[in-house]
Order: sequence, then C-alpha cells, then structure tokens
Amino acid sequence: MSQVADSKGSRAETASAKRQRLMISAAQVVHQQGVERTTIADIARAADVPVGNVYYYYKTKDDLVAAALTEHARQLGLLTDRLDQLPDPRERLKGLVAAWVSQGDLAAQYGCPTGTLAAELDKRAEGGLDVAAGKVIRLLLDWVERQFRDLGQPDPDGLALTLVGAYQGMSLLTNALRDPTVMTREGDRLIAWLDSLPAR
Amino acid sequence: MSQVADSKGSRAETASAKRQRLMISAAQVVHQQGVERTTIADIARAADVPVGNVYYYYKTKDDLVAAALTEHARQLGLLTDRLDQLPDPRERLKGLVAAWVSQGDLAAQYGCPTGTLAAELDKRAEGGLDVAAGKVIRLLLDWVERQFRDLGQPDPDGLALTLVGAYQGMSLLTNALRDPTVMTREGDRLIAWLDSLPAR
Amino acid sequence: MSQVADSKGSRAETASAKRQRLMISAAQVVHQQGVERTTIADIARAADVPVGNVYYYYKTKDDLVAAALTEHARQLGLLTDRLDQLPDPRERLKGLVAAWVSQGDLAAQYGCPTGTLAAELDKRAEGGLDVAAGKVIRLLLDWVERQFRDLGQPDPDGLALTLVGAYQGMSLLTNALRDPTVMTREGDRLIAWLDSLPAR
Amino acid sequence: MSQVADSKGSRAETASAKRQRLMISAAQVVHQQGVERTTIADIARAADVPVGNVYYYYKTKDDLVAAALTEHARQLGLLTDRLDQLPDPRERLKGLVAAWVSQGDLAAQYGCPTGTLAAELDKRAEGGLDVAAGKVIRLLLDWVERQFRDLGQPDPDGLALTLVGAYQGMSLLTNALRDPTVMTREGDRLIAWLDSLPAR
DNA sequence: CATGAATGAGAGTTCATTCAT
DNA sequence: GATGAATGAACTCTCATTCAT
Repeated sequence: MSQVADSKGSRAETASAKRQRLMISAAQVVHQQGVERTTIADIARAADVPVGNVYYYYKTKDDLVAAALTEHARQLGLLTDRLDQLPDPRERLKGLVAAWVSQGDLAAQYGCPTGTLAAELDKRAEGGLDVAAGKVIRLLLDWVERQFRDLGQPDPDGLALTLVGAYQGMSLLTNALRDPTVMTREGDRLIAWLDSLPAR
Repeated sequence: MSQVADSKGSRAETASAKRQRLMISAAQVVHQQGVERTTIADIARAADVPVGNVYYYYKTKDDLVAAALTEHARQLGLLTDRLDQLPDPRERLKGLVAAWVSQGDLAAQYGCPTGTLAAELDKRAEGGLDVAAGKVIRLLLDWVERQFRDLGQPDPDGLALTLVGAYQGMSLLTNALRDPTVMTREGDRLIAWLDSLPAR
Repeated sequence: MSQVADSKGSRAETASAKRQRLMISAAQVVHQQGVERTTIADIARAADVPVGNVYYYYKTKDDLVAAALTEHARQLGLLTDRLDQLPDPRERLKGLVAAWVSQGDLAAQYGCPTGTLAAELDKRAEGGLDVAAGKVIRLLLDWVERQFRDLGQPDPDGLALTLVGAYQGMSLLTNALRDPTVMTREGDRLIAWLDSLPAR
Repeated sequence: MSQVADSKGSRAETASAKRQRLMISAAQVVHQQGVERTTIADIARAADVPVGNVYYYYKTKDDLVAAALTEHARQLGLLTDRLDQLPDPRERLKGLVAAWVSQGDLAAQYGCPTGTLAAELDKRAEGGLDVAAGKVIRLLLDWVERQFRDLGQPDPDGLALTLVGAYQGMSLLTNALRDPTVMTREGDRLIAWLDSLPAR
C-alpha cells in the first residue's frame, strides 16, 4: 500500500498534501492579515502553490476561509485532546488558560485566531461563514462547559461563557493596547479564579 | 434669531455640519460593515454627500476611519459624562454595564464599535490607525479605573482590564453565537460582581 | 485719477494686480512642474489667490498657460531691451549667451522655460497653445537674427537657428545629465564662436 | 518548422511577445502624447491588450515609462550598431546626422523621443525615472564621443555635447516652429561641420 | 491535474470647472 | 467681485475568478 503511495508521491505529491498546505496557510495568513486584506495570491505563496492551482482545491475565497476555520477547529481539538489526558477537570481548565497565555506571542500580535475571524465574518450577511465561525467557538464553549460540569459546578454553561469571554476580551485588549502583559495579568487572575472554585 | 439662522440654513448648511454628518455616517457604516468592506461611496451615500465631495472634508479613507474613531470616543465621552452625574462610583460602573446591555440590539449585531474596529485595524501596521484605536479603548479603561479607585479598590488598573475585557468578550460572543442572551446573562453576572465588591 | 485708483486700491487691490500675480505664478510653477503636473490650486496658492477666484481672471487652465507664455515673452523682452543698449551686435549676442549661462541655476534645474513649455505643448493638438509657444520662440529667433544681420553675416536666419538651437540643446542636456557644467562649457564655446565670426 | 511555430502561435503568443508589444507601444504613444497625457488605456489599446492585463506585465505606469526608455535605448543601439559597420568614424557621425534628418517626419512632429521624455521626466523628483532618461542620453553621448576620439579630435567629450546638443536643439525648434525644414537645414550645417574637422 | 496568463468589475483618489452666496 | 464648497468624469491600480494549454 505504501508502495503505491510512494510511486505516486515520489514525483507528484498527493493532492491532499496540497490541500492541507493551503488550509494551514490560509489559517495562518488570514490570522495575521485578516480576511479582507488577504489575497488568494498571499495564501498561494505561503503554501507554495501556483495561484492558478488553488482553485482546483478550493472553488472560492470563501471556501478557503472556511478551510481556515476548519484548521482552527482542528488545532483546538488537538489542544483539548491533550488536556483531556489530565485527570482533574480543574487542571484541564487551568491548562487551557496556560495554553492561551503561552501562545501569547502570536495571539498578542494578532489576537485569538477564531475570535478575530468571527468578528470579521460577522460583518457580512452572505455566505454563512459567520455561522461557521460561531460553530468553532461553540466547540470551545462546549468543551469548557463539560469541564465545569465535571467539576460539579452549577451553571456550567454560564461559567463557560465567562471564561471564554474573558479570553476573547483579554486577547483583544492585549492587541489594542499593544501590551503583552495584559495577557499574563489576566491569565493569572483566571488561574486564581479557577483555583478558588469549590470542588464538586 | 432662529429665523435668521433658518434663512441661512434653509439652503446652505454649515460646512462643519457636512463634516459631522460624514463622521457620524463613517462611524455607523464602518461599525456595521467593517473597514475593508466599507467603500467611500457607502459612507457618502449614508451621509447624503456626493462621492467626489467627500474628499473635500477627508483627504483619504483612513482619515474617515480616524474620524469614525473620534466619533466613537465622543459618544463614549457623552456616556461617561452622564454617568459621572451619579454620586456613587459603584453605581457609575453598574450604569456602564447597564448601558452596554441596553445597547444590546446594535452591539449584538455588530459588536462593540471600538473593539471590532481595533481588532480590524490591528491587522495593519501602516497608518497608525491601530494606535488610535487603542487610545479610544484606553479612554474607557482610564475612566473605569478611576471609578474602581474611587471605590477604594486595590489594583484598580487590573479591575478595569477585567471589566472592559469582559465587555469585549461578551460582545464578541454575542455576535459569534448570534445569541443576544449572552449579553444579558453576562451583564447580570457583572452587576452581581460589582455589587459583591466591598466598599472602601 | 490716481486718487480714484488709490481709493480703490487702498483696501481692495486692483484687479490687474491679481491678474499679474497669477500670470507670474503660472509662469514660475509651470516652469518648475510642467503643465500637466501643475494644478490650478498650485498656481492659486503661489499667487495667494483663492482657488475659486482664479476663474475670474482666467476662464480655463489653458488661459493660464497662455498667460505663462506671455509672461515668458515679457521677460524675454526685458532682456533684449537691456541688451539693445549695447552698441555692438556681437556684444549683444554675447550678452545673451552670458545671460543664459548666468541664469544657470534655475535653467539647469528646470530647463529653458519656453523650450520645455513648447516641447510639452507640442504634444497636444487642441487649443492652439503649441502655436503660441512657437511664437515666443520666434520672438527670440527674430531678435537674434537681427543681430546677425547687423553684424553683416550671411544667412542670419540660419545662424539664429544655430544659436538658439544650441541654447535649447544645452539646456536640455544640462537637465537630463543633471550636470550644470554642461551649461558653462557650451556657453564658453558659443562665446568663442561668436568672437570668431568675421565682422561685416 | 515554421508550421509548428505557427500552430503554436496561432492562438497563444509567447508571453514575452506581449511584454514587448506593450514596451513598443509605450514608447510610441508616450513619444506622441507625452507621459502625463498618456493613459494606461492608451497604451493597452495600441498594444491590443486588455487594460487589466497590462498590470500583469508592468506593475505601475512608471514601469511602463521605464520600458519605453529601454525601448528607445534599444533602438539607439540598433542604429549605432549599424553605423559601427562603417569604417570611418567621420562617416559614422555623418550617418548619425543623416539618420536624424531622415527620421524627420516623426521627430519633426513629436521631437526627439529621448529628449522630450527626459525634459518631461526632469520635472519630477520621485521615482528616479529622470535619472534613467539621462542614462539613455548618456549612451548616445558616449558613442558620439568615441567617434570623435577615433577621429583623433581633441576634447571629444565637448564635441559630443555640441553635436548631441545641436540635435536636441534642432528637434525642439523643428517642433516648436512646426517647420520641418529646420531639421534639414541644421542637418546640412552639421554635416558640413563634420566634414570641416581635420582628420587625426 | 497543473499553470501562467487573461479578464473585468470596482475601489480610491485627483482635479478642472462650476455654483451659491 | 470674492470665496468656500460642490461636482462628476477620468485615471491608476487591485484582485477574485476563469481560461487555454
């Protein structure tokens, strides 16, 4: 089986490889430049794919943006999978906050990838991309809510909103103020808050 | 006296009136559509000004965006001036939250005007508009910090970040999830939090 | 009569003063920037006349360019009048060359005012300004030809072409090469040439 | 062989062919209309290329002007290469003058392509196109200087300035006066002058 | 499948000219 | 006459999308 794959892959690369490279590049470039300021050519260049070839994998620019959202969801899944290894839900949530803060460099410069994308996509009615962005955020909310529920907290739904909202807010402020310490200060506060919650 | 004013105003309007109309329209349209998806023609139409004439008042599109920021700062100033009438700083802060929630309709649809603008402008280095957006947010932060200080709270700076961050976060989530109740639920939580703070 | 003029001029300036200022400014600014890159606003600013007021004196931009040509003709007249004081036609011609070279600073930076203007206006068929530019150059040619005739030279017409052509050529080269010494070197050569011509 | 070429060329043409067509058209149209009065659409039409496609080959209008300069330099090179076949440097110079005069039709209507271009570009500081124009003129000067040196003349540099300056001057006068005979008359004079120079 | 090239619909901006007081 | 403001046509440039090989 691998022989067949190799025989194909030795010269031409698999189609899915290009698709994936485009998806990852779309996620990165759109995160840094925003949807409107990103051209197809930007993404093509970042993915090292000829411009004319992009359309083979993604019919429209919106398809590429949707792919960027999918990629963000995938990366979120990787993170939560890793955190799910931890036995204690409180530790999982603290791990999430720690991850946010540690990613600080990029997030401090360009904000939360999903959040800024959602904010930009919300400003357009057509295409339904706004809804897609909401779904990714919902994934995060659901996971967080599950942890609060496991912790035995009342109103896990509301707590999830609070925690994720705090993350979005501190990301935005870090950016707007161009002050990375906002991220760490608010991160510490969230950790302390999580610690202060009674068990069960 | 007003007759004289009217007789003048019936045909021609003061130059600053048009400037102001453009500024307000810029603030509104940019809030709803975002900077990149807003054309000069959009703003001109909203202000009922011929496209070519816009440039008499604002040399570039960026100038118009800066004007939109100024307008948001002005509206923030109106709000805080009104709240400053209240004797108790805690009531002022609760009034702020109430204002946020009550504005819900618009904010729920398009997010916090300054916050979403800041997020979009952060993605471009040139022009310094990103810094300008930060300054408007700083105005809000400073006012909030002052209230916490008047309340005798320790770390008023940090508390301001938390409150404003929560506002930005809940605005974004309200939008992304297309769920206006997020705004009210989080608003209630913030009110309760403010009430729970010890005096002095 | 002068009283009336004064009574008018004491507060408001005479209309012709503004006209003249516009004419002079047009000549200067057009010399430096070229016709196409000069806006009415540029000339108005240089003449310290409100933009809207320019059209009182000059109905179109072309009228202003025509005025610039007239101004150049006037300045040429001043020069030749001065040179006409000299008794010897050879000295008059040498004085002309000396004047060209001494004006070097400006001409080296922007070329011969009339020549560059003629070159630019030649590229458009409409308006007849090209012909007007030719007439100014013809004024110079005629004066030079008269000197050669007074000198008793055969073919004074051809000699005039040669001398004026040399001036235009050296102005252009000085500019194109950004080398002011071209002007002085060629000027010296022309002086020597004039000296070498036999009298009568 | 040509059949194969034709079968390829019948539909698609080589990319460089379009580039070249644009370059040649730019040179022609700019020569006739001047830089400022030439629009990208003018050049596109002359080259039979859709407007939007021009930018695939030349990023800006200035790039197109630069290409026009290059084209003029190329045509100058073709001319001097041809003249270089002649054994006698004096004949080469006379051939150059003859070429100038014979081109008279076009040059009489629009002036020396490089000279008028240089004059127009000199009026703008930005972009460095002015310097580029100077370089093309320098090419001509250098070639002429070489001929004078081969002729054993003292000060070949100065003689080159004189000859090329005379060419620029007579081109300009021919235009300004709308009198093609200026070209021929001055051309004859230059030929006579070259003949009068002592050998060695 | 791959790819350079093509296309055309706007977008921002400038500016000569005109208007209204 | 004087003046700030108004107007609209034109221009340069961008870019998502499609085409032809």
